[in-house]
Amino acid sequence: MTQVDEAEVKPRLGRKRDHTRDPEILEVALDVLAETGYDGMTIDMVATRAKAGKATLYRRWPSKADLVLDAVACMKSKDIDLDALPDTGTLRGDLVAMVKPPSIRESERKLKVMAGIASMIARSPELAAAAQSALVEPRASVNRIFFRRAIERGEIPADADVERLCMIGPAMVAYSVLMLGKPVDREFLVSTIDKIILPAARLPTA
Amino acid sequence: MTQVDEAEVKPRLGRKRDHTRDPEILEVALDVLAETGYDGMTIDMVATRAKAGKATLYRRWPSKADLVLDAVACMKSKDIDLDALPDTGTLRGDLVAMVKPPSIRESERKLKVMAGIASMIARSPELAAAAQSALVEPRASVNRIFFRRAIERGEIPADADVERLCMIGPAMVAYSVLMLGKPVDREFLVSTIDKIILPAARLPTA
DNA sequence: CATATACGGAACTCGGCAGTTCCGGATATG
DNA sequence: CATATCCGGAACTGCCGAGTTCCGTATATG
Repeated sequence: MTQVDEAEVKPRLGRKRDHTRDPEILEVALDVLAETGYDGMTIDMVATRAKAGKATLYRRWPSKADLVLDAVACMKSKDIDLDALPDTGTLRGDLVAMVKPPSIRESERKLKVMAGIASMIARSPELAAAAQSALVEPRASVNRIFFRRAIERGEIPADADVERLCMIGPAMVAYSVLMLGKPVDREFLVSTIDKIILPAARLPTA
Repeated sequence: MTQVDEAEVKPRLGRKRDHTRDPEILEVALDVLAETGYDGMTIDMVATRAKAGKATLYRRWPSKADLVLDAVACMKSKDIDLDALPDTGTLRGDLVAMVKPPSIRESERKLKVMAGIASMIARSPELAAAAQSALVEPRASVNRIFFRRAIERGEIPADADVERLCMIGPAMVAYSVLMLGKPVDREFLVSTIDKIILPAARLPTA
């Protein structure tokens, strides 16, 4: 949903000279994108919902494709603060600590956006790159940190295939949501950690 | 869902009345779908490539959506013959035996089709159901058989979470291809089996 | 051979959306 | 208050693709 500060919804007071409203518009674009997909989304929808004029959007972005590209690229790291990662002392603790409702919701939104642009990714390297660095890389980075820590601790073998292990969580979530149409819940995520990720890391399920 | 026309009472003169070219057209539709996605695909493309008239397609399917739905539904089990599954005597053997170039190619085609319709799945339960039973269920069925056999053999614990285990392979492939844009090869698949699936099943890597 | 029938293909309508233009009004500044 | 600036919104253009119609032709059947 449009997560805009309710405080600013009131009649627009001062007109800003710069592009202050850009983030707001991009958020709306992502919402529409998640709901209708790229082709279903129209510039009018975005403009109307953002209470902006269509011309305003075109003053800022040369085309629909550019708007979407920008929106996807700006989705980066809204949900993850790399400096405030949990450090529980165990791999399982770290992984489970990431299973929080806000994180789950943000993940689902990302997946819906991904579904909305899926058909273009194969034909647009730019969009693919944006999606890669905004949607999949941040999550992988976090996991990489956890697994490296675990290796340093001696908790898992030093020759563990970190890249492969990093994929399991996101892959299972994406598959469940996009392919099976089944939204994930805390239980699914925790048992994925316990039944698959930790065994694959050769760690006994805690 | 290619339902045959009403039984004819009238004399059959002229050309064949059966829709003998349907499968051919549906195959072309799938190709175009995989290449361009649902919205990028036009009826003209399909007609031209199938050397058919656009009118012919509309004589057979009432709309583009129906054509695509039918095409996806008919994708069922082109690649897997449930009666000719390998039975190597070990779980690893069975799983690895499925890693064959034709199977990989068919998987990638299915994933491209999936990507092409991904944005509509959330809004079309019919299409979601078709994709489910034609694209994901067949593969899961095969895996289920392998894991059940392994349990019967006593190779893996009887309380193994078969449903979860079945997902790992497809999930990793889908994630790699759709999200990372990295086509999978035999090495990736085999090491996924050895490093993730078998450990998760509490089997030592063979 | 005669003919009913379906087919390929071309031409057409029609609606929707990307992108453009224009204008009245609100705003900030001096 | 004067004015330069930017915005929201509405009207407009042009294109493209879904769906329709029509016709010449191929073909199986009698």
